[in-house]
Amino acid sequence: MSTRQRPTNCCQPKAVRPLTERGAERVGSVLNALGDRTRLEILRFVAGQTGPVCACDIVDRFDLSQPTVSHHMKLLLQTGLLTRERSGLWMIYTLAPDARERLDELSSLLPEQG
Amino acid sequence: MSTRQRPTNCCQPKAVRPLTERGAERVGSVLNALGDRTRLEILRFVAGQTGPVCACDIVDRFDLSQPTVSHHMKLLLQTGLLTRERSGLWMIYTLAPDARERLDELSSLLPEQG
DNA sequence: CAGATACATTGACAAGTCTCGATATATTAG
DNA sequence: CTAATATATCGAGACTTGTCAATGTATCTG
Repeated sequence: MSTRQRPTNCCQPKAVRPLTERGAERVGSVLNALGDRTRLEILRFVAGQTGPVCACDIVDRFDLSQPTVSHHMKLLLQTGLLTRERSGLWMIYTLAPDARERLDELSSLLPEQG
Repeated sequence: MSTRQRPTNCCQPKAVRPLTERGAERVGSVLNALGDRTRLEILRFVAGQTGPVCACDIVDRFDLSQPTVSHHMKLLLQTGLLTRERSGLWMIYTLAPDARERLDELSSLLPEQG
């Protein structure tokens, strides 16, 4: 038996079900992707357009090398927040249909009660 | 003038107002804090209790050293998602009153239109 | 095919992060 | 004051990440 003291004005803690691996990965990829300021702005840029955007436009808008942009786009793709398709020489990016829902999910990260 | 080509089926991109420094920092601290799986579970643990929790309970619940827990608690405090007060020897943590609102803010990270 | 162009990948480096053991600080009990 | 306990800070090591230059790949044009 433990001899550890506990404060008296502190609730007896109950277990909280951890996120499932799938859920944690799903939500974690979004949090990590958007935790980088550059990627957040890139995603906002794509989301703010009236249509799809090519990678070249992103390289133009952001003060980053082409490989760096390519790197960020790959991560954003992997989160599922963006989709892309090739059009000739260009890669054209579109906000994923469920991207806003994915962000809404973040509101329910905390369990009930409080 | 630039000679760069652009795909024909690609909209003429318009500027998207970047986040303000304050806004980016506010939202970025949450994204970065919860982007770490351990911190996300710690926050969920605190949020799932019926009352405040001492740091010792977190050290007990998670397979981490006391200094590591202390480190994560400091970061969570800095985001404002948690508050703490001393009670004798113990530090007692509570979910910040606006923590759920802070998470709700993440839903509006993307600009309008699409 | 050869050349040009847009994007992806590789390799390297600097900077940051997570973790721990050791130690310091703060508080309480005696 | 001294001892004990809970938490914070320090310092270091392993690992990850953001970035770029160099290079590779895919596609289009002649």
